[in-house]
Amino acid sequence: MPEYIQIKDVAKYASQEVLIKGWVYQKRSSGKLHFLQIRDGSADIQAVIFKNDVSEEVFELGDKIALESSVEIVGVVNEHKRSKIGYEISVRDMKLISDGEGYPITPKEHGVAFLMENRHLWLRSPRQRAILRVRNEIIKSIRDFFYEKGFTLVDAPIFTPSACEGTTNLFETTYFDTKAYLSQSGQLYMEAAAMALGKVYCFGPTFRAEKSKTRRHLTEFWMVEPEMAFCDLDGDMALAEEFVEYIVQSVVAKCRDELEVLERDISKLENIKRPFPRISYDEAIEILKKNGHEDIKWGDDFGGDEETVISEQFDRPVMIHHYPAECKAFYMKQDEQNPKTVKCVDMIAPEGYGEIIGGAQREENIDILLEKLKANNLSEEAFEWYLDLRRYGSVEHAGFGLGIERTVSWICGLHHVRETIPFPRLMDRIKP
RNA sequence: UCCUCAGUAGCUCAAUGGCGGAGCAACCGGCUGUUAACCGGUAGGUUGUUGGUUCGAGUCCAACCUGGGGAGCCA
Repeated sequence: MPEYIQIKDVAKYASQEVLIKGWVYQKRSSGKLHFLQIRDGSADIQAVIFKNDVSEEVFELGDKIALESSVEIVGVVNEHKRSKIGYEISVRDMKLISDGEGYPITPKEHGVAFLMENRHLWLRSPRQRAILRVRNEIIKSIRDFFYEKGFTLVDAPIFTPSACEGTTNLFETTYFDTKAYLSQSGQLYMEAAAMALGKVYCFGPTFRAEKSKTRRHLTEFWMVEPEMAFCDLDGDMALAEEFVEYIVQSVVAKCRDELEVLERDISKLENIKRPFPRISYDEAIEILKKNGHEDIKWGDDFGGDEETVISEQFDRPVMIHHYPAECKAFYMKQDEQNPKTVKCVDMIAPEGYGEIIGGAQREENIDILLEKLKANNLSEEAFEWYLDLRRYGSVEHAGFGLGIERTVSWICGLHHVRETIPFPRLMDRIKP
């Protein structure tokens, strides 16, 4: 039996006989020869079956085989100029492992609803595989970045006793004889961890029971949340832009083939270099007034339309800082110069992809924090442990959260975040 | 939750209120270099559900179900 190899390694076996195992994802026939496109997960290659090279049974199998059947192929690796991988395989023997008869997804067009019903199979298509590979690279670059910067990964809990921010709707679940909620953010726990380890981050799933039906929303999504002790808003913004530059440039360097499959304009990604523009909320309001949003007034939060108008003024992500306090969460630090604003920052991705980062310097003054809790109708009791962080050695600290799916969506140039996660959870969809 | 659009063959879509069709997939046949291959043939239907208007409803009306797009909220 020849050596079992992965398709990505065929170049090392030119002119040799090898064994490959994979799935038939496309087939064409021309009388006395069949062309089977084979996928093994590592790469794709064309297998060619000449009638005279194989037994009658194998040639018959090549003719009848259904798409997405799994097979073992023994053949010789030959150069082939028209092939993307540079080689094709001349089949000597082929064995059916399992029949793919009736596979519902064809190489023709399908609607979104049908593909979502068949998400477990849709993952096999080239486009979906490319997206998952980019997502993988993004996640790897995130972990590398924080590791190199001396951050410690600290996992936040998923069951929580109450809302972190007190604003969004949470998924409620039964926790023995009491209620618990699925976490909407690990941030408060990271603030505790930062007082122990200095620079920390968490990376896990988050849950929001908002009835949002837009291309930017999932009910279950992944978020990475760094938190730094002895850090102010400027330090926070500096980290955020270095972080996003690092992620984008890692993908550009490592995922060229995938970006090509996705027909992404790579030059737009190559351009994502520091420094990113920083504008205040006040400046953002001025931009909006000059660009068709004359009605906007100080104190209004920005919706998708507004974000797009602002992002269109720049060719890289833009950071908007110092929002009105009333738009933002209770824990954000009040600005000393203008107490109506807080030391926060949102990073808006270019090309209309919306907010990918929300962050802030945190309020470390316990008296102001107590007032904010009261103003937001949040119970002091539930936040006792959080207040302890201000009672014992409180320091300036800041952090942010980056949404993985929106980042994948932007970098891949997708229309909807549902394709950025293997099994999306949406308001009206929890299957498959 | 609200606004909006849609639901017809396995898939993508046609069909003026008057005999439900096409392309792809499937199946049968042809082709020694195909790249969404091509050529010929066969089969495939409770038109989302319930009710209503009408001589007659895929088509008009109502409610419901399912899904798409968007808003608010957010990452």
